[in-house]
Amino acid sequence: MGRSPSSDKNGLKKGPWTSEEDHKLIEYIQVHGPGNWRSLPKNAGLQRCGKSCRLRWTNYLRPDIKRGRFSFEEEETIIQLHSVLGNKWSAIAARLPGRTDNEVKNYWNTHIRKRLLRMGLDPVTHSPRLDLLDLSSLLNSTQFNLSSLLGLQAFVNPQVLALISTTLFTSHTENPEMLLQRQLQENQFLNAQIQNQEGSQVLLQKYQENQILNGPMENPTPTFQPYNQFQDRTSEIPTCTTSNLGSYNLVNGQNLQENVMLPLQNYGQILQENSSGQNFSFDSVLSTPLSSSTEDERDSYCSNFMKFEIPESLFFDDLV
DNA sequence: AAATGTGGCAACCGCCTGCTA
DNA sequence: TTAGCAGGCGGTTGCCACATT
Repeated sequence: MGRSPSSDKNGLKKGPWTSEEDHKLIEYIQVHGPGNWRSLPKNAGLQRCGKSCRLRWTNYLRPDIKRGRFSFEEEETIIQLHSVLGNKWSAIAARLPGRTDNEVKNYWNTHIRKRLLRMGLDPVTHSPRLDLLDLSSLLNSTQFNLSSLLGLQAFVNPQVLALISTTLFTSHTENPEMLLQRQLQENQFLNAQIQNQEGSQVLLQKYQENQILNGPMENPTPTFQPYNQFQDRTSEIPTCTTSNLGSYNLVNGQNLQENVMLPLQNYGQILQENSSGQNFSFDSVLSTPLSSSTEDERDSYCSNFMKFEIPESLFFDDLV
């Protein structure tokens, strides 16, 4: 594993660590404790730079490191925290006991990122990849075609549709009140994404079906990049373990349910009140058990994650 | 069985921040 | 105020193991 043994210009060894080097490092730290990494290699009899020693210790040799495959709960925690924190691997790792930032980062890049992409989610924003949809033609049409928008409802999450419609509409008729309304809706949509990052698999599936039926869409252009509004809240999120996942506090003593699910439920209610009156339920989301294990099973579970009812008719005028 | 491709991950690199003199 | 240093962090590299052809 890693790189081939080599030395830098100062004669310090680079590349994979040998068991002998590991032993020296562990022995030294057991006696003197970690820290003062610059002088440590010399004192420990290692031909390594201090930085290399620190990385070896923090990423591999530390006794509290948990090795092995990430559990489903850990994976979900990483996804949730990443949706809030972004690529703050150390902050994410700090909330996963026994995991290092390097390990979390590697796991994200090799497993989770690909999974999100496969589900039609942007791994950076955790939002549905609307570039997969032919929204550019909608935006570029000189005469806004409502029927084409309604045609999309067959496979677009109502939240996405509502957000698109408000974005489109306010580009023509922006006023402070509507702007506020739009920002509120965007916040609610993003909150929903935190809870339902994987939900757009249904969206992607419908898109793929549409591709099969109608042929490939032309000029897929990124049209929507929601801003992650929860940056710099690292200190507000407590350590998350598998046992407290369901109720950890986010802000000011409010729990996840209040912060995420309430806006989400409100948004469902908005849709319900303004659409044809059909129910829009998140019950299935809340009641779905976390019991899958394999990657395919997880995908399957995630597809169920967003199986709430989509209103059969969605009135554009009422939405805005 | 050999060649080639791909995924996983340990380790490195370079930048940034905070501390201290 | 500023320069130097140590440590931390995120991005990237490159080797090994395994899968596929």
